[in-house]
Amino acid sequence: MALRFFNTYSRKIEEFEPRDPAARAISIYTCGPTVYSRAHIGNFRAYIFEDLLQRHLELRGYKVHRVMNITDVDDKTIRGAREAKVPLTKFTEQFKKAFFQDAETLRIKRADEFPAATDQRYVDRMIAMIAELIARGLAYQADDKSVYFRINKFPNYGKLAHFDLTQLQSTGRVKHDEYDKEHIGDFALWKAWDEEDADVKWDSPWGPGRPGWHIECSAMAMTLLGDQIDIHCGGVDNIFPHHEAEIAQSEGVTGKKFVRYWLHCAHLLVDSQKMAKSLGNFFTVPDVLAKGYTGRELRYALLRVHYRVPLNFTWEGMKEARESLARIDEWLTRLKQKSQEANVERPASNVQRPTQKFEEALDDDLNISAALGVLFESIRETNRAMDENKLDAASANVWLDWWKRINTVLDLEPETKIAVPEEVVQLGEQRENARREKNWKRSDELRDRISALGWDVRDTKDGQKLARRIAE
RNA sequence: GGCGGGGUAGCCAAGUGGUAAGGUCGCGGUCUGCAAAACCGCUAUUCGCGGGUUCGAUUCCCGCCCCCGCCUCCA
Repeated sequence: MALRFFNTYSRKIEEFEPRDPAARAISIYTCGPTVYSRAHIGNFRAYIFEDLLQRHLELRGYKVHRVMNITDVDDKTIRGAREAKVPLTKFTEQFKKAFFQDAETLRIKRADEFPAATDQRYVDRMIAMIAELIARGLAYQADDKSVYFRINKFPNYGKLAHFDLTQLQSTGRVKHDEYDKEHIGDFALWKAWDEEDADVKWDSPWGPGRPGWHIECSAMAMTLLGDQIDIHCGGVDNIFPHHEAEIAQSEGVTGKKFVRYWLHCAHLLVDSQKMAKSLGNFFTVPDVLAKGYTGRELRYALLRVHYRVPLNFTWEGMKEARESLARIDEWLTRLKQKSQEANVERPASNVQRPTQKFEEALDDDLNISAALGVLFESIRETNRAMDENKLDAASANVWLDWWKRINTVLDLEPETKIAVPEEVVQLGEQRENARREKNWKRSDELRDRISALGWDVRDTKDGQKLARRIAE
């Protein structure tokens, strides 16, 4: 079966056909963070979904060119800078840094480019686009000096979100004056400067001001990826108005279809409610690390549920992620040991060889749950074979190669082993001696002492094994 | 009100017109001095509710209920 994705635009699963199938090159634009505070793990769920998308496409032999924007100017960043009494760039810098740090913790592959909205290169492009939209009658400057997109002149407006514009209802979330606009749904392309903006302003043919949120994505996407891009992603809350507006602006300028496939990630929930800064029910990556979990464990927890299904974040879920990973780790350790054994007495293994089922599951709209099911079935099967001594070194290597392949998508390889401290090593040696003498009392005492140092002892038929215990 | 997503075991979660993957937890067993890990076995006659189509529906159709999201600057 071919690669297929659920396209928000059509609301259907569609077979994936890039613009340029021969070149195997794919352009992806992903909406990045607004750097007014530290991104929360709900934000990162979307980025992990995009990471999975990119990695799977690459596994399938596509060459991905991905852009992720950084929104470093908007109402919130300006307000934050003003309240912190620092220049805007200084204010946003800390959150950009934190974002990259957290992304690295979660093993999210870096995009090829991270354009910033304040880059003059893109501001110029935005201004050029707005001018073009005005020339085409798709935009106008209102009495408040801001420039708005005229949605009534763009018949497809509302098509992505499947909204009937005549039915648009205000939820009261927008408190700004709207009487300057021709239509309540017209959105700002250029926001005229006002006192609260202080020194945050750019010159434009319409006077000083700053870009509207939506236009920056259109400008950056088109500058870096061209007029037409293959895939555009974001959270479901970006569908309207943000992505709807992007379509209007971009297609309004070029007259060409802007995006072939729109993919949107469902929300991360807390207590069955959307995780959001405004609700105060959010956790950041450092919050989760402070609870003793690793980035890898959080990555797994956020990755394991299909991207279109809302995912409820719980500490129980984190625990489950930890246990599941421990199972993978144990399996890898065993396989590696087995692969190093001299390949002698074992006849050809009759254990099943790895299949293509893992990547086939991902071909189906990134069905990660099914893919992980394949992984765990394989684990059970090979474990059983090893127990029964039916897996030879060569087969173990075949399975390790398979893991290496699927791990280019999962990126869940255990952290590199931490050296066992000398104190623990010595206690371990003493314990082995005690065990040889069948002095179980002393052996158990030593195990307790090792445990107190944060290490677990495991007696296998190949002798004692030490493993660092994960913090509870 | 409009438009979406979802409701499958204690919890998380795949899936299909032919009789329920996987993870986690719990219980029993093998192994072990004991434990841990690993492995084996058990744990949904049932897939929100009510109808319909069908030889057969959790899967298709109709109606209803519940949860979540979007409806102008939130991933």
